[in-house]
Amino acid sequence: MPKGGLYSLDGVTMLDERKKRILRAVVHNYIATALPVGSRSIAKKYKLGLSPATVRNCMADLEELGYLVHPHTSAGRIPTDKGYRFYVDSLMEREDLSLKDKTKIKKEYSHRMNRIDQIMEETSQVLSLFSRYTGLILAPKLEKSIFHHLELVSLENGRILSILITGSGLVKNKIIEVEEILPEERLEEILNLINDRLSNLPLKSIKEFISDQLKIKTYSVKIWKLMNQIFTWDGVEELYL
DNA sequence: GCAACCGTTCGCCTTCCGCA
DNA sequence: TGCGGAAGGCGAACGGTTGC
Repeated sequence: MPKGGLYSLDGVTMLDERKKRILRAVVHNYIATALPVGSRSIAKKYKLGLSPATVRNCMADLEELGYLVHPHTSAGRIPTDKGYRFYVDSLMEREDLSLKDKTKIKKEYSHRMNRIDQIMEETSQVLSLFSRYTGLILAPKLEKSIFHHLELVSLENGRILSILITGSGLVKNKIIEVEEILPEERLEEILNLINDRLSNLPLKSIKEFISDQLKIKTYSVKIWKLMNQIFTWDGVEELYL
């Protein structure tokens, strides 16, 4: 056995079987109780065939590796994000869905869903239904998406409705206040330019692209401001319950 | 509200045991 | 015989409970 029961593969520390068993027990117990997990309770409850002292030593190693942390000196350990990730990727026992459950899921998705937010909401409900816990789905950050298409609709009082569609089908609507009402043909011109030139670019880089490629050309500062507004978001991630 | 007590858990040190 | 892992003992730290 390697020293300390640790293996290193391409810079990623691998855990030996004993540490995996202890980490699994800690995560399992913490999920069940939401309280820091002590070595004594692990040794007693999970019948690992180890003394609390040995469990302590392994837990100390797991803490050093960043899988566990303890809130204060005398408290038990709780899993870190890294610990949870390892548990989900490598330790969690997966169960195959029954034919009945598979049929149920297919039924849930059988009705037509055109929008990605509908799919997100539906997935959250299915997750909640099968896990019997609250289902949470976190949509990908908009800035990481690819720009696909933009529509602009003139509204009253100098406002414009922008409808942005990403490569994954996510639709973002936004109402923009403009200082000066733009004629329809001007709006059309801007729209064509954006869809022709910026399609398939990452949204994150579009602002820089607008700044670099368009600002220096013949378009006015007003147009630049409009484009800047269209491609500026609050950065808040969408959470579906 | 505060002090005393108890239970739990920790780290550190030492001892024991198996193996090469 | 030396080394490494497992286990036990001890004191310290902390949270919870109880009594004043």
